[in-house]
Amino acid sequence: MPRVVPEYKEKAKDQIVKAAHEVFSEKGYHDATMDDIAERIGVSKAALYQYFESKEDLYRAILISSYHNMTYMISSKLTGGSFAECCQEFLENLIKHSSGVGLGFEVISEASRNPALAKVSRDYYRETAEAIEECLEEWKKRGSLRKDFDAHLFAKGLVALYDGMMVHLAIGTEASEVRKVFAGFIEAVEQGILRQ
Amino acid sequence: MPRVVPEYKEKAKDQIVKAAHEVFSEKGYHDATMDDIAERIGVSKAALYQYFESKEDLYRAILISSYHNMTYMISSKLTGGSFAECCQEFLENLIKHSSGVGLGFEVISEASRNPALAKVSRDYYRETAEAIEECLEEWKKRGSLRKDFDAHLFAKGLVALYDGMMVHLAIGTEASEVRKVFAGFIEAVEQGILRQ
Amino acid sequence: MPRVVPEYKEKAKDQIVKAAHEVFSEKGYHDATMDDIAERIGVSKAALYQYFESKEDLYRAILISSYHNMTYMISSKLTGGSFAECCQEFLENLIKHSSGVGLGFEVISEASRNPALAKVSRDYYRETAEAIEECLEEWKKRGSLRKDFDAHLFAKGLVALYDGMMVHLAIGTEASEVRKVFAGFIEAVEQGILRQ
Amino acid sequence: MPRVVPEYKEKAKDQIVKAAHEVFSEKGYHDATMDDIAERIGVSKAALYQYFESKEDLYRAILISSYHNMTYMISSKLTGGSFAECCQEFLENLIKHSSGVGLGFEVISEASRNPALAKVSRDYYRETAEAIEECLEEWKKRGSLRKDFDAHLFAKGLVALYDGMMVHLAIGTEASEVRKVFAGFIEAVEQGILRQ
DNA sequence: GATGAATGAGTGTTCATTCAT
DNA sequence: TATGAATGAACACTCATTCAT
Repeated sequence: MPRVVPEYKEKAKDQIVKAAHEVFSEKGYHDATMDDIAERIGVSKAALYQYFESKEDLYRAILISSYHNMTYMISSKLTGGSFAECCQEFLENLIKHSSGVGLGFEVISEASRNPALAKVSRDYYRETAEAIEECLEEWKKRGSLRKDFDAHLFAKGLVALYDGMMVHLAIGTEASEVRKVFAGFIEAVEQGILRQ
Repeated sequence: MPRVVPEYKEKAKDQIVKAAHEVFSEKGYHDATMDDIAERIGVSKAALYQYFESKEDLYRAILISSYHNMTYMISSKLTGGSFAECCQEFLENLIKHSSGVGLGFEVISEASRNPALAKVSRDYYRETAEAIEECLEEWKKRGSLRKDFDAHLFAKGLVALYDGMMVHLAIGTEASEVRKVFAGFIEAVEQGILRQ
Repeated sequence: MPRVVPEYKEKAKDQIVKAAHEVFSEKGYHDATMDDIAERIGVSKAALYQYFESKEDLYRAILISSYHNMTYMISSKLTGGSFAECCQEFLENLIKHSSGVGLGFEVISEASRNPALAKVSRDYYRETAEAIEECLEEWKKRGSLRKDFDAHLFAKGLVALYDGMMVHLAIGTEASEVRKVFAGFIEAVEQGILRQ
Repeated sequence: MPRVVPEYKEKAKDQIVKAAHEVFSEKGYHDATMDDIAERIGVSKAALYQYFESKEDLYRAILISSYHNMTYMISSKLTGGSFAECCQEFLENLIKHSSGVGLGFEVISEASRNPALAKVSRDYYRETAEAIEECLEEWKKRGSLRKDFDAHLFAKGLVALYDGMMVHLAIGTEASEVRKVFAGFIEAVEQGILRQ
């Protein structure tokens, strides 16, 4: 492919983003060096600066790409199945992509000090919650869920629950254990836990 | 206070840990310098090294102290009140200490690459979940909660939910919003969300 | 010279080694800083690290280069002339290069605590002594030296004597005085000092 | 012993000098810390400063003490026996005290950059050479050595030869090997090496 | 477009020395 | 006299970034 076409530039950028994602995941933002990333693609450090202005810029690109992937994954997966099945299927997706959790929490940590980053994250969370909310409403309509709980708040809570599961994965809890905990919790939620 | 008494050394260490906690929270581990920490207490950087072997050592001390504080807080707060009240009260405590969330997620991120750190975190999570589990069993016994759900798994799920709330706080979601989401979710859990 | 050719890298290394040799000689290993060395060539400290991994690495390179130079000098100078002339000529060479003696004895000192360094030094001494031994054998053959003394041991002793002369130079004894002492001693050796 | 008497101060100084000599010998001047020395005597670092103004001051004290010991040793040992015996006996003394050679050459190295230190060393060397010279004259008088060689120059050369032997010891040459080399060289000197 | 070389700014850590007790 | 605590001044080493080729 001729190097001059813009398509080439995009391909190159993607390749860098992919390598950078790996390296940042493995070492963390600060311990990963531009040299590490360049080396992974077999290219010189200076080459990276032809596509990204700075290390931070590259980092941002990774976030955006990650969020895109996530959003795509979510929207494509929240389809048929019961509430519990759907929840569990979504968890499986998280587990499958759990190699990048470290990076994710690093972003959260950074976001707590960086308002711009925090906003990006909030937007992503909102989108995700909205997608879930729609599903919930759908189920309500279909009659498989009660109508008298707040789907909006519940969707946000569900997102939080997933985040908590990611924390468990990040600190090395076995996937099987995570699955069990999640299933148990969801079951309780379905049943209600209060004595009736 | 005379500098010779051993008490002094402890006080000094505590003071450093406190200052370091602040600085690390504000800037993150990597961007916080030993100079920053020293400056905050008005001592020289070298003084820090009389109490801690390295930056990392100091960081570890902060974690341990944080976990101690948390554990103490948990055990002292899980007392009277209904399930929902208790949950909400606990959330209030998290919100009150939410200035340190960034630091917390940095640790999670680090733990995903550092098995030793991961173990420490898992141990802390287990302890927390156990404390909650005991409370749940207590409520079961008292009759305010159903007996047919798995308190062990549910406790762990609850911990995860709290982590998720912390994520929301970390990315700048308003405390009031977090309260609402949490309350809404817990209410749904109490009622059960399935159509019955 | 274009910076891309490999030759450039060699030249650059040589230049650094030369500058480092000077600086280490003037200030001693510990008091010489990487900044001192960099400044002498007019480059940044960081540039040095593109060619040498550490201060110690650079130091080793100097040693090797020094030993090479010495060995070359020795082998090329031990040619014609009588025994005494040859010895004296060799001394002249040492005097000519005596600006680096301080560095030399620093190495000896270090070698007394560092077995690896000691081995390197011993190897160098052995080579030197062997070169001298060959010369002695040559003179024996030619008939200008007696055949009944141990050329092997004598060569090693001669090396030691030269080291002793270096000590004199190091502590500031005038070169002229060193020459006289050496000449006097060699003369005595030639004659034998025992009453016969 | 009451601490106020000056004698106590002397004892304390001696103890420090001894410990410092050991530590400097083991680690070298720069790598030995005041803490190391203090720890060896079981005393606080600050205590050292009550007896010596600085690390350098302490170092100087060691030198002086070493030179005293050496001078004492020399003068007491150059007694009876033939020339060769005497030379060999002196060598034995050097070997016996060879643990401190590293320190010795460090001083030589330092002296090459420090005129004051160089002068101290030269004075010591002169004294030593003079002591040897006297012995040589004595032997001349007694008739065991020829009268027609320059005892003054020869004495200085002999000192240099001993220094060379120390170098061998410093770089880890076996004592037995050093003895052989020395003996071989001295024998050659006695006989003269020129064909006659 | 790509790279090897160069750098400036920074940072953790050490240590001789001082000082209050 | 002795010491634990404190510090200032260094210094080796790193790395994101720039630039000449």
